[in-house]
Amino acid sequence: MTDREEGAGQRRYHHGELREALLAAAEMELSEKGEDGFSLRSTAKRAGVSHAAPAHHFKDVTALLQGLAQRGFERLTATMKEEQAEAGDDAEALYVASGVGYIRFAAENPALFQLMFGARSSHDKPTELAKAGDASFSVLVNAVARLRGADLLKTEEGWRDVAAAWMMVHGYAHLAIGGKVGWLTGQSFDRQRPVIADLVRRALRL
Amino acid sequence: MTDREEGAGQRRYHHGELREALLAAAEMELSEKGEDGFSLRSTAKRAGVSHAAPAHHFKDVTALLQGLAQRGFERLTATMKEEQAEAGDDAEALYVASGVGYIRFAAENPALFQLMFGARSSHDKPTELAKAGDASFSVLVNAVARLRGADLLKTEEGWRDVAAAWMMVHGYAHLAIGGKVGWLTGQSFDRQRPVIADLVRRALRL
DNA sequence: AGAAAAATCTTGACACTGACAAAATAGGCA
DNA sequence: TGCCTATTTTGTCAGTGTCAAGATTTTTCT
Repeated sequence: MTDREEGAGQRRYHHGELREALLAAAEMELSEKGEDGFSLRSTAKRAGVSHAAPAHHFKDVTALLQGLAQRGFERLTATMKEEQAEAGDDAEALYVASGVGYIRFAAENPALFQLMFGARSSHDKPTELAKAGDASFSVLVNAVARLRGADLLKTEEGWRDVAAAWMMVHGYAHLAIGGKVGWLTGQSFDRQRPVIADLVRRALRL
Repeated sequence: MTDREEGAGQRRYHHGELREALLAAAEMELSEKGEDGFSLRSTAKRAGVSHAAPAHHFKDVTALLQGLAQRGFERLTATMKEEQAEAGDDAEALYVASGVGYIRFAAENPALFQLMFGARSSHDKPTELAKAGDASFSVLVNAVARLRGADLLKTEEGWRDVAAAWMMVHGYAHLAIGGKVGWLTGQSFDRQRPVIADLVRRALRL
């Protein structure tokens, strides 16, 4: 079966990578039409299959969107680490970079970000989605821990620090997506960076 | 025509306050079934009219939800002012109370809050909705202005202060609704108050 | 008052959606 | 080879939002 697995991607869809293709198509549909206006059928059509094909890979449209949200968290984690990598070794710079990455991801993937924190993804069991979300959270926690001590999450104060940091970046991200802070987000992202740095520092009173 | 306007609420087939009745029914539908699962037809049924009746009062389902969001902002404003009224005269206490009110409203009306900041309500023209949103924003701005000076919004620093405050409370509210901070929101709201106060103060480095 | 006009509500239709069942197709394995 | 299972298609169903047309009530005009 290791045959032409690199062929010119023709229509041999029967045994293919439909699951991946569906997720890719779904993300395009999502960013083009938003969460309202998203349609399972038109996602299937974009992937080149019939309207009932997705059922064998995702039991629901909700399951498909949760799969998308999971990948979103994975990419959010990657974006935060990417910013960290360009920030050097200073603990405070690493912390700021985490927040900048969080916000940059949201700005670059607004519809996906809204999906990740929307009603369809909320308070669920220990799914893959929850794990991916925890992984993103950990990036922030670790950055704060480098500033405040490794046993950060042992104390109420520590939880409060992490919560403050998360809430600040999340508030920025969500309000920016909603167009509520146009005086800020009208600028290019690089011009927002110093402002974000200031705001993120406030969360820990730095 | 001032006849039996107080009758036992029977089916007199024009019924005069359909717009209000639809908004009330829509809010119940929203909080019971969430934004997904919300249906114009079942809202109409709950209000006791046919499926096409709402069209004369709201051109769209979007228009209906925007009307609901507008009322949400009005009540958000009221909740913030309510908390302020119980906070006395101290400027810092007033500021904290604004944030507490913001978060309490979100906790008490999660689905409505998500609607107010969701995609359907975003970046629109100078509608009634936008005005109601600005009014809520002004409560926060005024509270910050009492701490930082009346010409707050003349300076970049001032905008940054307001943004920081808004982002912090908004982040709290949104993450709490999403069930992401269960260690906090598992408590009764009165037990959250001191934590909220701390977090809100951080935004202004108080 | 009575008739004309406007506003409101109902019925009916249309295209679209998500989900399900049954048939068709392809691949893996004996 | 031939069965078996996984995958995909076709067909169907109830439910949705919106539009058009008809029915009914309220308002306005003379």
